[in-house]
Amino acid sequence: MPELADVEHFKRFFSRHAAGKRVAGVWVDPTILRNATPDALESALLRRRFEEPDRLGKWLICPTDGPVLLLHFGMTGDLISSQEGPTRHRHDRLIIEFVEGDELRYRNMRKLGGVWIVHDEDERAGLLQPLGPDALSIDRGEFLARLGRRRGGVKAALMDQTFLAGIGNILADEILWQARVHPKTRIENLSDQQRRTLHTTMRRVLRQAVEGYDYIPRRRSWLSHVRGMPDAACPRCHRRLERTVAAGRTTYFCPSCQRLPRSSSSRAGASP
DNA sequence: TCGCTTGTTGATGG
DNA sequence: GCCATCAACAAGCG
Repeated sequence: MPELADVEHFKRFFSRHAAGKRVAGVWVDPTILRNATPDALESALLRRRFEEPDRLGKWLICPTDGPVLLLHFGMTGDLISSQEGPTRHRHDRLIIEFVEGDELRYRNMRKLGGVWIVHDEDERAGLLQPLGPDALSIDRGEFLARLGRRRGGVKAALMDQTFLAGIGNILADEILWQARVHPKTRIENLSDQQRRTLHTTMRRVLRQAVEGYDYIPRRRSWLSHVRGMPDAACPRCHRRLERTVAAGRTTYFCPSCQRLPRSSSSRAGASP
């Protein structure tokens, strides 16, 4: 689940269910806790009050009136409140009990991602420093400037968290499909018009994706809605979607709407 | 048993 | 140094 849009939802969820509450107890699976022992996490959080959360890319930043809790959701992470789901689950890796009586659970089936606790700005910057600007808020000028400094596959760039923070495999396919750019297009072969379209489309897709919870069932005209279904057709032109590998990940695209520029398809990377 | 999965990292090779 | 690919991490599903 978790890409930028999902983590934005977690941010609102955390704000609703944890911000302003005081920690009464902590349980954590030691294998998901990346930079502390369970005892250290507990003493860092106990009696602390959570403040409003923040998000950078796919990271959820949860400050307290003391240290800051950082959550990364990997591929299968989720947040659950006891107010909505009364029973605990075997994949709950972190449970925070509040003096108010309810509890927040960080659930993660596969243990990609994890939990960090940081005590100062340096420690926090050390973890988040490598990230590029957040994909939801980057303006056109900076986007074009960064793109201008980069070569290689366009999908790899969109998903590179040091280039832009927040876009994963599904959103990258969605943005490229809506922008009508073939995922294997090399950045150096993108026209100025395509570069601007890419930014405009990314902005629109991300804004619409964060409007509510789980955009995939709501956005029926999107690629994401049919992505991965057998014999899926392009929601725009109804040609059969194709599947390939780009940037090391399974990639769906429409061979009719998303054409590879000639210079990319025939002699990509070759010398003149 | 194998292949596949919305993420990240490190090794390797061109 | 830059970029692409692949294995590993981990757990579940078909």
